[in-house]
Amino acid sequence: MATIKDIANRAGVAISTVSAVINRTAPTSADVVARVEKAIAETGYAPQRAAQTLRSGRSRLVGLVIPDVTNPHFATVARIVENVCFAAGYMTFIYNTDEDPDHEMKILRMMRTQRVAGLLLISTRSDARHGARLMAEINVPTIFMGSAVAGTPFDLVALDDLSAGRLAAGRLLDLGHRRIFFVAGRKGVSTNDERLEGCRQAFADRGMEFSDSRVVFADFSEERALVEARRALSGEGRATGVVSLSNLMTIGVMRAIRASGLACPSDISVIGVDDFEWADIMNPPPTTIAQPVAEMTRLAITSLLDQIKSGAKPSGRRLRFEPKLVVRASCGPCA
Amino acid sequence: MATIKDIANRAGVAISTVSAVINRTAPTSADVVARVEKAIAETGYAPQRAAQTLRSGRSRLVGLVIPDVTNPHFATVARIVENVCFAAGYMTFIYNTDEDPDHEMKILRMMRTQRVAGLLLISTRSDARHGARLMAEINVPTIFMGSAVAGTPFDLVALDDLSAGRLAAGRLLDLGHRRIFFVAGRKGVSTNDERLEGCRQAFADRGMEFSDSRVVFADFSEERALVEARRALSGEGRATGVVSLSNLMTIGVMRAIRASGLACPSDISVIGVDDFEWADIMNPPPTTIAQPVAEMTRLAITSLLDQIKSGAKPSGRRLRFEPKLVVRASCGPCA
DNA sequence: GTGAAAGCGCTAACAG
DNA sequence: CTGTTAGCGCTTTCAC
Repeated sequence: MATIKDIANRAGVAISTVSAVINRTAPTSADVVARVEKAIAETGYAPQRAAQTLRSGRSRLVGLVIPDVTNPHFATVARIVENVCFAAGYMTFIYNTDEDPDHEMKILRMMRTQRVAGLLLISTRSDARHGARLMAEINVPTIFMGSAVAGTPFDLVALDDLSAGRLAAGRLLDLGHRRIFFVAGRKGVSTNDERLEGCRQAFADRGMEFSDSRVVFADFSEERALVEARRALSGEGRATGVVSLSNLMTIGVMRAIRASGLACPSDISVIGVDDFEWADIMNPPPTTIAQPVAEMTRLAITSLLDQIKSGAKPSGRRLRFEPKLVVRASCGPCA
Repeated sequence: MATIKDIANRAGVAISTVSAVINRTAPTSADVVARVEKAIAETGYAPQRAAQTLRSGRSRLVGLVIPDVTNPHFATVARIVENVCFAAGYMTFIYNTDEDPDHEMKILRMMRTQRVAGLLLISTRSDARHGARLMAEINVPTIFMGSAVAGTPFDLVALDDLSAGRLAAGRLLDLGHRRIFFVAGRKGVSTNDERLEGCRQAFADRGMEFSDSRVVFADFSEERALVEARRALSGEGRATGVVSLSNLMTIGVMRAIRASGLACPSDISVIGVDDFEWADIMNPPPTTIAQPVAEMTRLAITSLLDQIKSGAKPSGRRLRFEPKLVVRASCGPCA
């Protein structure tokens, strides 16, 4: 591979001049620029990032840590982050935690090794102990997406999860459902806890009693949701409505309903937080609580790049976006 | 941030000893190892990759270039590559081309700047001109996935696309369909061309005539497939069966059918290449030609890592995997 | 404007 | 088994 020295020799200029041309970091004569660019084109020279990073102390790398890119919601996030970073001259490392805090820490360690300039983090837990582990590993500008983490100073960009839960449960209540079953994610993740609290509030708003015995935790997993929902859908006094607190779990619930031989919405209604790109070819098209993913992600990544550039301290702001009810066919009045 | 020098001072050893301990590159006494590890733990030291890369000339980075991670098929590929690379001590850069060759070249340029040790590439075109551009930009071990590129020496790991097309079209023919409509991807991509040729062969196998006028090209895009299919589904002599050559286009076709008010499979049958994770809650559950994605991806990435380690020349092998017909509800006998 | 030179943090060769 | 040292390719002063 050609080095900057080769380019300097070829163009008949000093190394520093080549650097100046490449980075537009100092004024250079048109003639010199032309000669340097010619040499670069002829040799196929590409500056070596490792050397730039080492010398300058800036990596032009951003880390995105998400639960699972196989989940369409996070895939969308990944695409937007990639695009915005690309436009800003940053490269992106995208890593999946699978909701495992230990793996999250390993990923953060790799990010640190790479000296990423900033992190966009959908963390696996929200408690202070996890926050402490995070603080021990993170020393760059960071923004949380989706879930908050206690004991950290970083900004949060997230859905108004309380409203989301309230909207979801409220919808079923308003349709006359009383025996409602909740497929939650995991205790100790703010996304889950707040959405669930929103469900409670929907009951309280209407002067009704919320029963914790109707809540199961499925770790945001489709498989676990399927298993839990199958159990809840059998036997006497089964639920007439199900609230699922995230998209994959909604899929699991829908599968469980099919497997149980029940008809949706005539036998049972389902509403899920998180919308689906292909809702109209699902059976039935699900009623959902949608979040403005693109808008949220764009805000998060541009804020992060701003913080990287400005070196500003995180303000600990919590930016919340309004969820929206999308009515489709999976919810009907209680029989 | 602490440096290797800080660790050496703290542990009371030479920096080369610290390096030896970290990389297990030379035998070290248990006592020294303990002291070094203590110092590392106390300072939270993480070696700086940029320096390691610069000095050693090895980046421990792999690039994965795919069309779009928002497509579940490629998201699955991404996860497997990430996992295998992680286990092997490599980090992964994942980038999306959106099927745009110019953007593909920009991505490859970035990969080169990063001095990735190897590339897994689902390229955007298969012609020799594109191959030449690729050869000018790539100077590391590379493996193609899915689509081949002429004029390149790299190995290919792919589906037997000819069989896939043959199976798909054959299925509809065997169900008695004669007016079959083909939603293809893009000419000049081997994935598309070979699947389409397979469709032709299915007709030839049965002594029937294949009509090119029944083929539309939708660039592997859901939107374009929707538009094209709507047109084909209206008017006299409309098709009784549709073959879609990739997953997103199958979605587009299914949407078009719903929008046209037709019933599937009673009015029209649909078969698509590529399977769906959530087929059983789709409406109707689609009959598809499935590929062994996980197996293919694992072979591709392990081969790549092998080539990186061994420095072996690419053999230009073309490893093909057998497609499998998955019968569901979207295909019925011709009325 | 352009050029010379120091040094980022690490690895690897080699001497002890 | 441990310590010294050169230098990877680049950026960044600082003279000129």
